[in-house]
Amino acid sequence: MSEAHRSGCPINLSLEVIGDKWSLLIIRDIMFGNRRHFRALLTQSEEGIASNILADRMAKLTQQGLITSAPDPGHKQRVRVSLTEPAIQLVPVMAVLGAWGRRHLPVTPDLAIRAELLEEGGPAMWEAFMDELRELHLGVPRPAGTASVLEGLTAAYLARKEAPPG
Amino acid sequence: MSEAHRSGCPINLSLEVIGDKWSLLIIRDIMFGNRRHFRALLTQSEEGIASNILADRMAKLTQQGLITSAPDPGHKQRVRVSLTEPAIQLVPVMAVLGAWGRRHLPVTPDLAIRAELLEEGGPAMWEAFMDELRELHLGVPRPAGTASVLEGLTAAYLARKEAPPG
DNA sequence: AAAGACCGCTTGTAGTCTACAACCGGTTCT
DNA sequence: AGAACCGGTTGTAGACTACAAGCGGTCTTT
Repeated sequence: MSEAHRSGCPINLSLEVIGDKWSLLIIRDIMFGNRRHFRALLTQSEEGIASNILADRMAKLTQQGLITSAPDPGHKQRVRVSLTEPAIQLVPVMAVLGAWGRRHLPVTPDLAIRAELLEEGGPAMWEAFMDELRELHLGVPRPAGTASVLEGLTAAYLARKEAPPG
Repeated sequence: MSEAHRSGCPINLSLEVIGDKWSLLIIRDIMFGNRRHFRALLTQSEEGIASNILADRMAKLTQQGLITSAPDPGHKQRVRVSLTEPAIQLVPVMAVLGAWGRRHLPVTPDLAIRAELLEEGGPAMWEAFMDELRELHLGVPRPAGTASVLEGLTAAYLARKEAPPG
């Protein structure tokens, strides 16, 4: 079940965890889209992931300690997935990778707005976002009086989707 | 030959380019190890890439505009590969991904030193490193009087490999 | 209480990608 | 002249991916 690592290089080990075409997209949807169960991830995915791939990746991400699952109170068969602290710390990776893609690849404007805001916001915004994710996924209350980064990102996305900037 | 993109999301597009287990390692070896031709990448790879995979990835990276090839003057059959500007701008991705791996995965100390120094150095060091890469790969002279980041990283790696810190 | 939608998956099938080893003609080094 | 090196290619087997269909059970709607 467990294979030996190809090397102890940090970049290689990171790629062994998230070096495929789907894992990071699943984390992205949980993180930015607040999709918290299987069906939401399956049907609301921009890219259209297949159910067996999603099941496989969720199992691997669970085994690698990036997500956890718990029964959803009030809905017996629904399972609620949460990000773990290591997954939450992928926020800077998302920000930097999104910034790179936005600069060099044919992104669509509405989907790029989140990357744009995250890049502009810099590490301070990333930290605030991570605190918010810790509240949503780990139950750790965040400092009072701070605005919601997630709501800001989502509002900007919806606004641009409705009325693209001139 | 060219397929449609799954979506215009920056993260998805980035994954379509470097979302596999080998592409980023090849760029890493060119970038940090200064491997400039096929055989060097093949035989000096920490992870042991297969020749057909390396050939395939180099073709794809070339087609995606991340590397270029030119005949090596003075060695008729040797081909010299260079990073392009988009690939050089992957330095922050390498830094952030390496930092994440170092924090959460079982890295080996000697291979982790580069990630450690890059994280400590922050964006200022990344920019200096990128200038250095522009000199090595694009022929753009870098500001005089600046120390070589690459030499610093390599020296630190070799030092730790010889005599691990107590 | 019955009907239908929704829940997290699993199965089957076909196609693509990956890994490993052997090998190629030509070039360079000793 | 012989050996090592150059950038790859070929063959084969196995793993992974994509797509569609379907499973028993649960919840919502009527």
